[in-house]
Amino acid sequence: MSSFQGQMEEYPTISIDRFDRENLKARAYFLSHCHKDHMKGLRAPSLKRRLECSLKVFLYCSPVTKELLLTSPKYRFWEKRVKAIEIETPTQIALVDEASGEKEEVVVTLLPAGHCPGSVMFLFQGSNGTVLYTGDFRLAKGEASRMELLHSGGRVKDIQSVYLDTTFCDPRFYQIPSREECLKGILELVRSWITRSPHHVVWLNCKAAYGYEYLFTNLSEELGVQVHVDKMDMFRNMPDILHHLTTDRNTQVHACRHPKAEEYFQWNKLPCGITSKNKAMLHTISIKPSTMWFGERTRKTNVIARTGESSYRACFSFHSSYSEIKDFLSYICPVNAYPNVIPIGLTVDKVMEFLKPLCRSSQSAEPRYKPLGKLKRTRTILLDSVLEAGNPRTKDC
DNA sequence: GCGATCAGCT
DNA sequence: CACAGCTGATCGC
Repeated sequence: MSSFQGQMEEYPTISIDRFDRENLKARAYFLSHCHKDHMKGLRAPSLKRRLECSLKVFLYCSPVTKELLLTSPKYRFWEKRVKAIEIETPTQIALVDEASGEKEEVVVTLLPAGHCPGSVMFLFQGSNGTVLYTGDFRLAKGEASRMELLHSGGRVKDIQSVYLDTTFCDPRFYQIPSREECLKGILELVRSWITRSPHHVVWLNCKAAYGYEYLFTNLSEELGVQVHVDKMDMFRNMPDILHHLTTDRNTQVHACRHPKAEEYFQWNKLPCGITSKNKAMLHTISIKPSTMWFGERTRKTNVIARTGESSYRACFSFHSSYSEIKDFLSYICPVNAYPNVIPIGLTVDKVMEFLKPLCRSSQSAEPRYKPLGKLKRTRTILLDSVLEAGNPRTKDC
């Protein structure tokens, strides 16, 4: 759960993913993805009033997030005030104070965050330096190094601060099986069940949130079976998702939901209400996607766990693991990193302790003693930083 | 009637 | 296995 309060030190006149309290005064709003815990205040009467009298205030987000947001009637009043920004397209935005006329320009770039459809990170460049707000993200090891717009002149940009998704920033969550491993595990479980007979069906027990779509599309693609869902109008303009979904209950893979779904399932009933096909009872298993993690040295076990006669848990994560966070942040090597989330059982100070060694300042002072094996590399590091004109970044990052 | 908050549940 | 959000109770306007 994000505890980011909406504002960044460097650019306090913009608000991201929070729309209450201090954020009511923002000159521009940003939404990283369409999850409710990042939309606090976004439909409150106070912000609605602000919008009516401040006609130059806009909400910026990705095209997909705009589509998902405006599909909900509760947020449709934003229609004339949302500006979609293309992914990976640096875009200049004027931050104007409507009372004083004071103006500041920033360039924002949206980078894919891999959290849910439309989810992005925001890279801001302006007079107070370059900062990165990650929103919620899941990026595999090495993905930051493959993002062109994080780079300039062949090296990573000089980033002052990163506002980071630290959901799993705890060595306890050292590794989480990759998206591909998890997908393959679920795919083979579903395949092994539904190929037994046309009466064998699977219920994917997913939460009410965006983020499972790539699971549905991959299963559908691989198995040639559309996934039953309750609603799909939000995807009406996203054919790559839409074509893999159906509201026709006559399919072997279901991701429909109902408040009493667990109770239904015990009575061999799917959330959409069906129990049989052509008068023959269905044979049903449930698969609950949930996060599974492993310590640095603990043996990785199966990405599928059987939890009952007909029930399974399957590994699935919307967020980067500790090692993925380390890889990301140490590659960016900012001056500062601030946690957007405090994992349960940890404190702000503890999370900062984990982030500090991955940032720049901690690398500048050479330790008094170094293992002999590292001495040679130190020389090349010093040379690198001399060659990096005007950039005080130290290259152990 | 609506919103904010919290407990409980998943 | 810990994310995200729903439901329902309660309180205040």
